[in-house]
Amino acid sequence: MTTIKDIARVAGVSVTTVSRALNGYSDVNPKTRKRIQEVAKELNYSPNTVARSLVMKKSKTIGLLVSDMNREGVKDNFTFEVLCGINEASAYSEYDLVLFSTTSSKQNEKTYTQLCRERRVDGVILQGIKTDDPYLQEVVDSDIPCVLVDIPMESQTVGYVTTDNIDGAKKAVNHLISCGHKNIAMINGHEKADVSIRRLRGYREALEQNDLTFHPDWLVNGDFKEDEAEKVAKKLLKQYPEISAIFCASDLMALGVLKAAKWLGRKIPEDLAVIGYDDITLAAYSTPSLSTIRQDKFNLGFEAAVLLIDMLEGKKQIHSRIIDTELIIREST
Amino acid sequence: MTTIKDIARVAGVSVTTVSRALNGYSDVNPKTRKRIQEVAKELNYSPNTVARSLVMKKSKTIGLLVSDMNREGVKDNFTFEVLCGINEASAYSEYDLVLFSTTSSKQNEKTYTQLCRERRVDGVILQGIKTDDPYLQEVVDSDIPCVLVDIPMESQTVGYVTTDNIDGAKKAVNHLISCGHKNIAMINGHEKADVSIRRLRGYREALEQNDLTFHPDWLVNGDFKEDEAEKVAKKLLKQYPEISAIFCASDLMALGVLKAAKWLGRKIPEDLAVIGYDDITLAAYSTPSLSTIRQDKFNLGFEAAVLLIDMLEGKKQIHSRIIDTELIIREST
DNA sequence: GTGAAAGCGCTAACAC
DNA sequence: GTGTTAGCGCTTTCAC
Repeated sequence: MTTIKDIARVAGVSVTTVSRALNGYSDVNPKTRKRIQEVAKELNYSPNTVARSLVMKKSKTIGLLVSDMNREGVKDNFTFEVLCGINEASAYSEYDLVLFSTTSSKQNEKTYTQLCRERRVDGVILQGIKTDDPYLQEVVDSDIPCVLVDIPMESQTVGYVTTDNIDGAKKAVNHLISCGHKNIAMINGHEKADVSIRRLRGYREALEQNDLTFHPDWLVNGDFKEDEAEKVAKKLLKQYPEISAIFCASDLMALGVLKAAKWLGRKIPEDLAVIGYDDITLAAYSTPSLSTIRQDKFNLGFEAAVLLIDMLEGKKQIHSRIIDTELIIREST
Repeated sequence: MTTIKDIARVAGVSVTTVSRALNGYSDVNPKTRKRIQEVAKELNYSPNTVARSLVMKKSKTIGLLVSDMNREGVKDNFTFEVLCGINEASAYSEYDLVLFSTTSSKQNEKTYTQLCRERRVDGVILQGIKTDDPYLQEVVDSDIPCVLVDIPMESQTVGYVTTDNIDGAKKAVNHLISCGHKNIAMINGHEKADVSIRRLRGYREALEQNDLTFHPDWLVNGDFKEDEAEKVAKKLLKQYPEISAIFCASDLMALGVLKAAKWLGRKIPEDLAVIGYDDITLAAYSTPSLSTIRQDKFNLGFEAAVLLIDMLEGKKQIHSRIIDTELIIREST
């Protein structure tokens, strides 16, 4: 493997000059530069980024800490779309991505900081992490630049990108109300998700603004899972048959509700209106197709990467970004 | 940031001893080792893998060259599942993954080899690459250990993992035949995909073995796209109304065929039977749900990573792995 | 405009 | 069992 030393020898200059020539410094004779470039090409030279990282103390890599990369997380293409967005943004930069394999199991008991420091990543993007995840605290405490997806938390080195979950939930509930519904239940994810907390707030605010009372009994958690949502929906609808519409904090759960409704013989949307959240691919393909609040997941990832890179290059002081949601009306409402 | 030098100073030994102690060499006094470990912990030491990589000429990273990580590739969770499998396998190893951001556009005109050499990855996994992709030739020519997903190509440094596409296609067609169909068309992907070539072969062999004649006109390409498949299916079915069943080389295309059938007023499966390939998430959720040939995509990725790691550690001489497929019968047949 | 020399943090002969 | 020394490939003062 060719090194700048080889090039220096062949071109009859010093390694210093080679380095400067190849890195586009101005204080090098155009002729010398040209010759060096030719030799480099001739010798099929590739710079060694490892060596460069060592001396520069910058690796030009972004660490990705992504949960739900297991066999189960696959149904929901949320994570993947975010990943694609991150990938796209970093493709236009000079940063590469390193995917930390974080199986919570295993002796993989390395802390977040250890992971990052060992690999010398310049910054990190965290996605799909729960608010009580021990990693999260570490992020805030560490001095490694970091962007969180869907957890609004900010500091000198921490930024975030998310959608307006309160507003999104409101849109969903207002839509149900505008369809004439008054008895609107909600199936939420779990308390450890920031988005759940906010979507609940949006739900309550929408009810309030329309002079509808909030029934604590009509609020249940489905843990963001289809099966679980189906189960709790059955129970809920049997106990409170007066419920005419359900707002779900995720499409996957809404799919579960659809199943529950079918099982109970309630027609959609006549006997029961259902609206989800996310607009995952499945939402458009289910029968009936699912009304939902669309999040631009790709953009979520894209902006997260842009934000982080800007932080790394010291460009901006704004460390957060809120992305719009969109109401998508389909057959289920 | 603490280095072994710091540890050496505090512990009153040389850096060599620190290195050996921390790396678990046997020729070091247990007491010395203990003290060094304590100091390391106390100083909150993390090894610098960059420095280690430089001297060892091994980075303990695997490069991922994945196409379809763009906004469009999202519907199809194939890529993501493969990725999850790779991630899982590498989580149990000491390798991390670096995702090469390969937008074919942009000045990103770095060759495959350059990408790999610059980042000093130990090996690479390629997924979603076409047979005429210039990268592919480079792989074979380069000496970087590499595992291909779904391209059977083997050499000293190149291995692959795939499913038995001929057999899978046969299963699909035989299933249609066992349902009583005789006029079976095929919508294939494109000629640049090895899987297409093989699935076509399976289709033809199954016909042959059942004394059915192969009609070249009943074979069209849908480019693995839903829209395209819908378009060509409409045309095909109008021109040859005698066709009673269609075998599609991917579920996404089968979904397109479903739409075409609906548009033409042909009931499924009574008027037209459709079978896909892959078993993507959507297949189970569409109406009617889609019969298909399931590929264990997660396992495809998992085995690819295992294979590569084994190659890197010089463990095996077998460089390929064929994974079984499974016929999934649903409502569309 | 160019080169000599030092050093990034680590491993690995080779001595002792 | 431990230390000395050299060196991985690169960037960067600081001279000239």
